[in-house]
Amino acid sequence: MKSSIEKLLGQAVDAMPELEDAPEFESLSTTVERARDPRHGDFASNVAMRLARAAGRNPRELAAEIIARLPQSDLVDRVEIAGPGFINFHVGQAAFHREIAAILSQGADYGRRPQRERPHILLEFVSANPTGPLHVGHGRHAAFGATLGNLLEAAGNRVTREYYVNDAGRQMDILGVSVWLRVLERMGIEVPFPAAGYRGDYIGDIATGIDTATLPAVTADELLDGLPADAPDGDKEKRIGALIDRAYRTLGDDGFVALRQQALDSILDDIRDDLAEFGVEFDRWFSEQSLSDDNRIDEALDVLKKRRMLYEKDGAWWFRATDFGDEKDRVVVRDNGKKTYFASDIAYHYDKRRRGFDHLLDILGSDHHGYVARVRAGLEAMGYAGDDLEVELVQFVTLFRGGEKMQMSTRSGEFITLRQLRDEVGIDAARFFYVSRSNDQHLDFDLELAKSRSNENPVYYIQYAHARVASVFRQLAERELDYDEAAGVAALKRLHEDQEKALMSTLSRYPEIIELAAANRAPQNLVHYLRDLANEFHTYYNAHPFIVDDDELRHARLALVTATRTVIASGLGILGVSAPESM
RNA sequence: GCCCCGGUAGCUCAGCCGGAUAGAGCGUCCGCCUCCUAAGCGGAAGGUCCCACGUUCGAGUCGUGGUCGGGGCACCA
Repeated sequence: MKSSIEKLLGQAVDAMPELEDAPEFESLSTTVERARDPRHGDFASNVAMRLARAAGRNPRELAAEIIARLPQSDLVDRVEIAGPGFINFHVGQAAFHREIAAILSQGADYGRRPQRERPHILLEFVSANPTGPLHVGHGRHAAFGATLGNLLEAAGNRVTREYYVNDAGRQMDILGVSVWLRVLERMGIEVPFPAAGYRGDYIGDIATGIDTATLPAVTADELLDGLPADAPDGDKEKRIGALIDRAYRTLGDDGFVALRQQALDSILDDIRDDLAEFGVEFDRWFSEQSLSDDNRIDEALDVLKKRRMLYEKDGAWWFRATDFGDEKDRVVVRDNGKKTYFASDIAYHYDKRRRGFDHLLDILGSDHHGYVARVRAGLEAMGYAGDDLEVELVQFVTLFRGGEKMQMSTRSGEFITLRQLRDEVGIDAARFFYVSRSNDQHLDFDLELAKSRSNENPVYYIQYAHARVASVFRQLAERELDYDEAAGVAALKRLHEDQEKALMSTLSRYPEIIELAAANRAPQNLVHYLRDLANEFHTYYNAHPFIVDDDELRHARLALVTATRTVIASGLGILGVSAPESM
C-alpha cells in the first residue's frame, strides 16, 4: 500500500520539469510515512519541503503543484496540504478492503516477498564455544539470530544459517583434561582440580560415559610430581598446560585426542538438541578444525602473502591490519609456529565468500567488537569489499528473579543454562523476551515476569488475541451459524466502526513492518507491531460482537477477524512463538 | 588513553532515512463481566528525551565537546 503511494508521488514529481535539477532521492520511500495522527490521513509525505530549497520555492506552493500532477488512482480518496507543506493522503476504504481480501487469499504468505537469488546472506550466530552447555546469554543470540533469519527471509532474502564450532586450539585440550581428571577421580585417583579447568557438572556426566577399562594407569603422585602451583598461589595457565602435557603422555596422542573428541561430540550433541528444542536450526555446523585439516588456513595466508599483506617480525608473521584502519598489526602465526585464532577467522570468512555468499552477517557478543575491524581488514586485504561483512553486536543479559539480580559465574559452573531457562519460563516467553529489546541494549531478563501468566506478560497478550479468534469460531459452530469468506469479503464495505477502520489500517501495515524490521535488523519492531495489533483486536472485541444475526455483517466482521488471526500467526511464527487455538 | 553500546514517565523499554501535540507495558487512581475467554476493555495522573553548543524551515533523532553507566583494547579462544 505504501509503495503504491510512493509510485503515485514519484510520477507526479517526475512530471515537474522545474524539479529536474533538484537532488534525486534514492527512493521516495524515505519521504512517505504512515501518518501518526488519523486527522492527517493515512500517509504523509514531506517531499515538497525537502525539494523546496533546491527548487527555490515555497513548500506549500510546491506541494499544491505536486498534488495537481498526481495520477488518478482509486487508492486515494483525498489529498491535502497541511502544516508547513506536508502532503497528506487519505486512502479510500475500498483500498483497505482489497488489502483484507489479499490477507485472506494469501494467508501465511501475506507480507512476505518472493525470494531473490542475490544477495545470498550467510547468517552466522550463536557459535558458542563447545566447552559446556549454552547459558542464558547464548539464548539471546539464538533467539535474535533465528528471528532475524526468519525476518530476512520474509523480506525476500536468501539466508543460510551457520554455527561456527570452535573445536580447535587449547580450549579443546583443557576440555579433554577436565574430563580425564574426572575419569581418574572415578578410578580413585584424586588430583586437585585445576583452577583453569572446566568444572561444571556436565564434565562429570561426560566422564561417566568413558570406558575406564581401556585407559592406561597412572598414579596421583606421577601426575602431581613437579606440577606448577595452581592459582591463587601460582600460574593456573602453566599448571593446566603441564596437565595437558601429562595427559598426552599418559594416554598417547591418539588416546587423548579420542577422549577429547568424545567430550566434544557429547557437548555438541547437547547444544544441538538444546537449540532444536528452542526452535533454532542451522543449515551447517562449520568446524574450525576442518579449516586446518584441509589446509585452508594456509591457503588464506598464502593469498595474503602474495598480496604482500604479511611480514615477518620477531619470529612471528604479522598481518598489516593498520593499512586498513586497525590500530595495530596483528599476529597470524606465532613465533612457536602455531596459527592464531585470528588466522582461522580470516580463513573462515574467506571461505564463506568463496562458497558464494555475498553478504556475511555475523551475530556476535558485544565483547567482540574490537575484533570486527580486524576481520573486515582481512577480507579487504584479500580483495573483497569490507561492506560484505556486517556485524550485529548483542549486548549482555542480566538475569533477575522478582527484581533480584542473579549472580552468575561460569568458572564455578554456577550459571543458569538455556535449558533451565526454557524449562522454567517456556519457549514462547523466552523467545519473545529475548527479541523484545533492541540487540544493542542490555537486557534485563526477569524470570518471574517472563513466567507470569498475567497481563504483565505481553507474549500472552498477543497469543490471547489469536486464541480469542479461534474461540469466536468455536462459538459460531455452537450457535450453528455460518461464516462465508467470499460473502465476508464482498461485504467489507459494511464495516465502518472506528475500531474496524483502525484494525484494517494496522493490518495493512504488516508488509511495511516486515520490510522495516528486516532492514533495521530489528526484530523488536515486529514485537511492538504485534502488540499494537493485538491491542486493536482486543478493543474491537470488547466494543462490538462479531457473531451477529445480520448475515452480511457477520461474514464481514468474521472476515476481518480471520485476517487478524492470519497476521498474528504469521508474525508470531517469525518470532518463533506459537499461536495457540485456546488458552 | 583509544574504541563500541547505552542514558526518553516512578520502573522496564519503543520511537522507522529529521517532521505535525514524544509513545507502550508495568506500577498508581477511577470505571466496565446477564453479552463471542476479564490472560480483556475504557479513562486519568505522570516528561528539563543526561548537559552544552552547532547544523536545519523543523532535532529525542544529525554533528562537536562534556558527563554518567556497561563492554572491549593478547604471539587466549
